[in-house]
Amino acid sequence: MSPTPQERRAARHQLDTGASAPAARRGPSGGRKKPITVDAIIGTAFGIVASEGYEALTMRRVATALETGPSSLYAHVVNKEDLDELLIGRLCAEIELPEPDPATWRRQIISVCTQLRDQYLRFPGISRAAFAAAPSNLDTLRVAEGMLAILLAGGIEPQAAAWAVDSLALYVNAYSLEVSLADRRLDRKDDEWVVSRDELLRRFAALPDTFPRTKRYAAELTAGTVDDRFDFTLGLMIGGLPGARVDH
Amino acid sequence: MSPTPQERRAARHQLDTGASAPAARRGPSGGRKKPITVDAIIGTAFGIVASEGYEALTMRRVATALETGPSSLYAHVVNKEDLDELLIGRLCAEIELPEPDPATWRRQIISVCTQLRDQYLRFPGISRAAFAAAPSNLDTLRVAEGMLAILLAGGIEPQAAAWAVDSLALYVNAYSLEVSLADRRLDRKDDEWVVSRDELLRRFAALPDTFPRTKRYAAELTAGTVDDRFDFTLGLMIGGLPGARVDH
DNA sequence: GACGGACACGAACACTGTTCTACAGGCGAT
DNA sequence: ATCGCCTGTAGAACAGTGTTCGTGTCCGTC
Repeated sequence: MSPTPQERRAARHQLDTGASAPAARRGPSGGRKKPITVDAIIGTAFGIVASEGYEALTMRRVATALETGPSSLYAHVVNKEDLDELLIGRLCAEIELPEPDPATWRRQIISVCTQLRDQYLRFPGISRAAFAAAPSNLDTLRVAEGMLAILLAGGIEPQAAAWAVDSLALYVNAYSLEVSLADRRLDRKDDEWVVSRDELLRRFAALPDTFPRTKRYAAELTAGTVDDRFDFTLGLMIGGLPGARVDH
Repeated sequence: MSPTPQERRAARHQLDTGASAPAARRGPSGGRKKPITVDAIIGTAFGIVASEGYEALTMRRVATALETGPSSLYAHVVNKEDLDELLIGRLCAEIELPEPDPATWRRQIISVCTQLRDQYLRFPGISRAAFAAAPSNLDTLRVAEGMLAILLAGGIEPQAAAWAVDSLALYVNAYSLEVSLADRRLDRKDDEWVVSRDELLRRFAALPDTFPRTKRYAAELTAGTVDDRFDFTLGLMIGGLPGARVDH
């Protein structure tokens, strides 16, 4: 049989929940034009998140987009949490992992992080789901393995490399979530609430004298694009790793 | 008059929304034992989060704890989002900011970050609210000012210091959220789903050969307490800052 | 042809944040 | 003292949410 959603999830986490007797897959119900599949669910879910943000991702929303009721989804997906995990998994599967090269390892690790960031930002707010994803998911584990390989090729000490993978992934998640939330705030037409750079500078200037450095360095605090800050922080975390080889 | 919740929020963000004529505070309705105040709301909200986690923080939950209906809260609080911001503000207000000392600036900045982490972890999941908090909140700005002051005292170049404050705060938030979520997963009695260190090691060992480094360095990947990883990452971010003075 | 199993689905439950409406009571002005 | 206002307190309701139950309906196999 086609495995139950629970079994699918267990497989994703490399858990064998006793032998499940597989049987022949039945054909789809004849009445429907398209049968509901996990892939179809994931696909429409991505569509919703891409166009309306993660907050709009609802079981009912997915169901009606598939022209059915909410309960129909639970035959293919354990949970909303499970759906989230599937999305993160699919997203991680898109990441290209380069063959570790000791000469260009810095560029390589930055490339992976940037890919992750771009994927997260393409689906605003989805990084919130990435936080909840268990570390045993095979797709996320694949990315972690790839990052670990690059760092090790760069000569980083194993312990530092292992922890750095975690830290980098966590930071990329957090960065993407923050940017997504900030963008969302901009969209909602709380017009006098939006914070453009000029507005922020003006507000910093208006602060009381209890904030001397913030006022003094308002330019620095608001300088740079969000991408600049991303690169800066990545450089910080990568630069300090013990054992790093120099690259050309 | 006592300002409307909207005005309170605006004041928190240093926004003057036109002159609001203050008037005498009316006494509370006689029938009630304790009148509902913003402080009372914040207090019970913290109590709920501390004992049951951020997910349990509900308008109705707060209201019933105050022996009233949900709508009564909206006279003191604009939103749930607003309540979240109030919690984060109160939490940041508890942070002790040392007088910047060029000799011990590293210890100082780590101390501030650790205080933040401990506050976040005392109220599991609340760091999720910290992500959404606008950067113009006065309480969070106070902490940022304090951190900036310490970094500048350490000789860090202003641009790097400004960006580093953001990065550090973001990482502390993310770290706290991740730990909170992991703890919550442990609590829910998905018994065969929990991931102790031994279980994680066993699962890494069972991975297919597509994950050679993960299997080889499973010990390193699972090594150390969560606090060890926190200190490690902070060290990474602080160590790489340009212009840093050496301390004894 | 009849059985069984997998799938789809409508209805319902227990929640959530938020708003509308009415109601109480103390203050200021008449 | 009496009137009205205005603030703070609530009850009820609305539009959502995730999830489950029971029923139906079709397919492939016996």
